[in-house]
Amino acid sequence: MKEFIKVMKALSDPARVKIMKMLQHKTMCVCEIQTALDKAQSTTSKHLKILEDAGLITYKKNGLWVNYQLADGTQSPFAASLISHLHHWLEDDPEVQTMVQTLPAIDRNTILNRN
Amino acid sequence: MKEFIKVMKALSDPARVKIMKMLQHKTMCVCEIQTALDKAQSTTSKHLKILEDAGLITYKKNGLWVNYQLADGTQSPFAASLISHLHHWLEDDPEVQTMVQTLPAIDRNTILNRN
DNA sequence: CCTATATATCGTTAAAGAGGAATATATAGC
DNA sequence: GCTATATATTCCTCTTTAACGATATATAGG
Repeated sequence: MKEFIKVMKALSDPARVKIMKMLQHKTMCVCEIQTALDKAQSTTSKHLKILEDAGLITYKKNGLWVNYQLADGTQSPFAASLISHLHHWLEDDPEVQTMVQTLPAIDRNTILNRN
Repeated sequence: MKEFIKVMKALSDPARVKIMKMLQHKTMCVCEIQTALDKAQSTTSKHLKILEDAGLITYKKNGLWVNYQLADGTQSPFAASLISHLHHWLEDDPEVQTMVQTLPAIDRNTILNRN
C-alpha cells in the first residue's frame, strides 16, 4: 500500500507530471528541467527526488551534471504501469504541449548565469 | 491536466484506496463503508465525495441509504484505466486483505446505534 | 406535520506539502 | 588545496488536506 500511495502522490502534482512528460522526450539535467518548469532550483531538485523515490525516474551522474531520465519500472509494478500510460496520456493537454514546445530551445550549454 | 491530477490525488490516500478495493467486492452504503474504514461518518462522507468528483465511484439513492459502487469510467479515461488496474492491484496487500476479510460481517442491518 | 435516521456540510485543528532563499555538498580544472 | 559550478539540503512560510464533532439536509413512517 505504501509503495502504491508513494507513486500516486508523486503523480499528484502538475510540476512533477510535466517532468515525466518532458523526460519522455529526452534525458535532461536539473538546470534544464528547472528552466522548462520555471521554478526555483531547490524546488526542482525536490520534485525530482520525490519522483525518484517513487521509482518513476532515475539519474546518471556525469561530472557536475546529473542527468535524469524515465525509469524502466523495475522498481515498482505501479510505477511501470503509470510510466507506460503516461506516454500517451496528456499528449493533448495544453499545459503539456506548451511546455514540450519549449524543449528544443532548452540546452544546458545555453543556460548560463542563472545561479 | 486538472482532471488527471484530480484522479491521482483521489487515489493518493490509503482510506480512499481501501474504499475502491471494498467496492470491488460489493455495493455499500456510507455506514457500511464507515465501519470497514473505522473512521468518523463525516470523514467517510468526504472521502466518498472526493472519489466521486474524480469519476472513480458513483452512487444510487435508495430511501435514506446512499449506495456507492465503482464507476464505469465513462467520466474520465484516467479513472477508467485506474479502476481497471485496481481490480488486480493491491490484492496481496496486507491492509487490503485484512479489510476485505471484515466485509462479509458488515451489513447495514447489523450496524445499529452508532450515531 | 412530527420524529427518527442516513448522509452531507460546516467549523476547527493538526499535519503534510509546495515554494523559495540561503547554505551545504560534490566534482572539475587549475 | 583553492575556486568555480551543478545539484542537494535546510529553514522558513503559506497553502492544502485529513480528521473529528456539531450541525444541517433529506427522506421514511407514523
